[in-house]
Amino acid sequence: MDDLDTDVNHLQEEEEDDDDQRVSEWEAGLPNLHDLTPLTQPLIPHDLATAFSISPEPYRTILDVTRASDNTVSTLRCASCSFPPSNYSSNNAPPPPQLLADSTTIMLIDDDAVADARKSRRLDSVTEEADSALRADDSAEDQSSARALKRPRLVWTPQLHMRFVEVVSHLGLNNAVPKTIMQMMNVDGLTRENVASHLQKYRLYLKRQSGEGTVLSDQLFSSDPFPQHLRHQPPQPPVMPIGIHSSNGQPYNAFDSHHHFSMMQHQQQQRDWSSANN
DNA sequence: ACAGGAATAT
DNA sequence: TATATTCCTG
Repeated sequence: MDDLDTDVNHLQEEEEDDDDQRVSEWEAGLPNLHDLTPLTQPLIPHDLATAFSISPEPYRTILDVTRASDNTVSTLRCASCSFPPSNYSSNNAPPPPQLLADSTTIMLIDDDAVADARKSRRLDSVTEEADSALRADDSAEDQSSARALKRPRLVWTPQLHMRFVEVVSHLGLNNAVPKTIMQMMNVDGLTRENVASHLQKYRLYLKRQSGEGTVLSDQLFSSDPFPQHLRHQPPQPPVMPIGIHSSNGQPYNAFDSHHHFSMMQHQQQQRDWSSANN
């Protein structure tokens, strides 16, 4: 009997090891963040889809992905547990019709989370359009008191910043003003103020760069009046990776660091271009 | 009134 | 520090 027991245990351990290894391999084989773009860029622009009566259903938000991922992980982790995935165990949750205030929402920093448990507005990492249905989340139990609910602080994720840089470079610094940038970025929930604030910092960064002798791309100063008709169409394919080559043969410019990066590098990158003071 | 941008606040 | 808000200007 003991023999059998140990045999079984042994076998299980082996299986677990094998699983762990396979998981590791699987994880290692996962694409990097910057290799994955489809989610943030709808294959069919919303307007077009609407015009052709294509169901907007296929749109998925980063939220959906995150939740699905969490569920998967939870399910796997709790394979032997009796608990359902944590997402649904919080309260006697009514089956979320479409979208619920999801604590797993990423890319958000809710300043008031501590003081106030209100889940209010949601901003996802990058483009998320055609989600009028999805964004019906907020008022779940919107505190009647505060009619003016605060938006959570926007976090300029690498993706968002990339989009920002793309648009700015496309417009040229002369035409790159908050409103236009905001429109061309076409990121749901992104406000002019968000962009203005970011732009201010970005300009400081550019100033510092030029002060340090870095030659900036000519494209930055080109004055392409922005096309009004593109207003509802984000610069679909990343509009132009500027700065890989500069006109005077400079091997790099200030934007090189933004062409691609992983999450791991994010903080470093942030430090690189953010601290424009001193 | 509106938008941009620097200054300032959180 | 990063982002938001205020304040002034055109």
